[in-house]
Amino acid sequence: MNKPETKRRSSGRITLSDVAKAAEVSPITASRALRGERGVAQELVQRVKDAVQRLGYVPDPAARALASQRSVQVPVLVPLLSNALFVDVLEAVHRALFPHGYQALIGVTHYDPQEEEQLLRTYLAHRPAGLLVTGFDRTEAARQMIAASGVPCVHLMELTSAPGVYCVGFSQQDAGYVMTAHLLTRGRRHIAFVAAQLDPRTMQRAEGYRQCLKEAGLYDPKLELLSPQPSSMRLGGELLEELLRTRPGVDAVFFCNDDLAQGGLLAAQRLGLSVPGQVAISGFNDLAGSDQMLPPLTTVRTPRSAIGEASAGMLLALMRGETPERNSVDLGFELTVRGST
Amino acid sequence: MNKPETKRRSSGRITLSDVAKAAEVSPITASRALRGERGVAQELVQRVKDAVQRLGYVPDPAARALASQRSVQVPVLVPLLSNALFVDVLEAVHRALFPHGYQALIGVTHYDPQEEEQLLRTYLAHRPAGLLVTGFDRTEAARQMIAASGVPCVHLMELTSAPGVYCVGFSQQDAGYVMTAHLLTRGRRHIAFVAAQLDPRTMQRAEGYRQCLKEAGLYDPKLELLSPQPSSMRLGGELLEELLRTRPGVDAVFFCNDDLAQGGLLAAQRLGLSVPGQVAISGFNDLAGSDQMLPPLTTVRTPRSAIGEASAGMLLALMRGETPERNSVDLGFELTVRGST
DNA sequence: CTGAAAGCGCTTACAG
DNA sequence: CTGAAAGCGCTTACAG
Repeated sequence: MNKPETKRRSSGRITLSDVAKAAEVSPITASRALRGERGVAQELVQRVKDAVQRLGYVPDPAARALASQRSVQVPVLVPLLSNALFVDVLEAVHRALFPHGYQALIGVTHYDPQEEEQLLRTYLAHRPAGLLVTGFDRTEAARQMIAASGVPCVHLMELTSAPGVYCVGFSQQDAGYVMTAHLLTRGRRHIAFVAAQLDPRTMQRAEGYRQCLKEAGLYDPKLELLSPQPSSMRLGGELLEELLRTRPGVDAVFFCNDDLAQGGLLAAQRLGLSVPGQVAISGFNDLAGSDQMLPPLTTVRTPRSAIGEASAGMLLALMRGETPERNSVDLGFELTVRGST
Repeated sequence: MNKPETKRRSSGRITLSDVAKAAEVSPITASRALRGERGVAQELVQRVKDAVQRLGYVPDPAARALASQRSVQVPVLVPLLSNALFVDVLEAVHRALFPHGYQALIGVTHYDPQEEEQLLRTYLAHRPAGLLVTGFDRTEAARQMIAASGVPCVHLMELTSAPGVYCVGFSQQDAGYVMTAHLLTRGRRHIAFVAAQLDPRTMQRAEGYRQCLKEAGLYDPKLELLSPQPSSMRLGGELLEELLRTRPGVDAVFFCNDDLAQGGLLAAQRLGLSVPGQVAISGFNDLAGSDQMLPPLTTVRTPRSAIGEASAGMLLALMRGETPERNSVDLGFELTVRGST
């Protein structure tokens, strides 16, 4: 009969050897043919591919990872999934990586460096092919683990002047500056900055805000309302109320993101405040719904899908062993003026 | 010197053998001690654990997967990440699985059965420890692949009466019924159902809506406005306008989800329509911001975090080889009445 | 309760 | 351009 001899631990899986046998080549040649390694005769490649088709062979990623000391996994570490910003980045990363056989592994840090370090420890044990992390703010241990691992790594959302560090993003500080300057051109003189979460990128936007107002001689630290709480529409409303109560005279509010700003806009409406008549309101990121608000929200459109795509492209190059021309890619941003300012 | 003999392909990694040597036991015993397999002397377990600490040993998941024919990966297939609903489910799943050493692998199907089948093919090749999928609507090939793999699988968001099929969710149809009944108690008689995407769960809600209105003798198919487009606030506004233009006399709108309903609410405001005076508006899922709307949105609160947690718990049991008492867990839902109805 | 041997399914490094 | 041997780092199955 055709029954194979009883093996001790057979998984019943079709292996590379089966393919090799069917194609009448050695397993090594089959392996090379499959991985598209050059230097295999065209004819043999075809025979192997036919056999793969015929047998329905699927390579075993575990065996591959063990033998090659490299998996197809690419952990992507983001602070939060509840921010649509990062969801967009992830979608784009996944779309760019998947066709190349890489798997994006999503890790959520909740803006906690300790949690990020823990995730990194776990993921690095899996010998990832590459790594995508958000920003530069992490524990020293995490930094060293990444460096020691030798795993190619691209940083998301920010820029750097450090050589040999790869990143794709835009200048958060410039964006903060530009939005503030816009509010100035609208004739506003008492511009508040309202922020939550207070993560590094939010604080960079704050820096841009300060710089712009200082240049205009209008900076007043009392007009900053910073809350470490997580961002939400509800909080945006609460902060707006607090701001108006404690800082009368404010004629514009720059919210550090659209969640907050949408909540602020709705609260203004609830309070019977005219926007932008009495107070101008702006946000950041151009999230879903910002264009639907009443009035529509002025914001900064950030290139999150493009960041996901470009960072994946850069990582793909690094994983191939290439050196990208530019190590810090600036994808810019776009001031989007609508009715609220 | 202490230099180890030159090995041919050493990765420099600390292995289980190193740990075993340091603990003066055999690698097999070390392996068993680490996995908490019972039947290892307490003292040896302690020696092994000490050695692990001392050497900073981290097991190699690839080697483990290859030898045991089972990885620690748990693919979670959801339709979309841009719906906060699924993000909440994922967060909860991840939180429940990670401490047990399992890795949630996020797969996005974009409501496309072909795409889901493709993802399944890839993920199943990785010998996942378990599998979480959304609903029951998939290709026959996908269904068979799951069954043939023998990988424990739990279905999210819906319920079943089929034995041996595991799921955690709630009755989408009942929820649609309850919301419609609520609108009836508010005295509405021309209740429209407005939906987008038209995925299976949305259509189940539609069924509940129909059933309720038929029982009341008020069902009118013309009051259903169904769009296959993806859901968004913008679309909600557009659909509301179309509805009011083409179906005058409507006095309530049941949007199949909160995205749409929020957009509808803002559009109503833009059009100068009083809510709920002229038209009542309700949504589904109680997403962020629904309680901030003007007026606040009546909706159905769905237990998405609980679904994530419970499904992970059920999967954990299945992966341990246990049989959960109940194969279909109903986590219910909660009608949340606010100002818009 | 513990262990020596074999094997999981690939790829690397060496030869020719 | 092709291949036989060895090895990646674990666990399984068999013994005792």
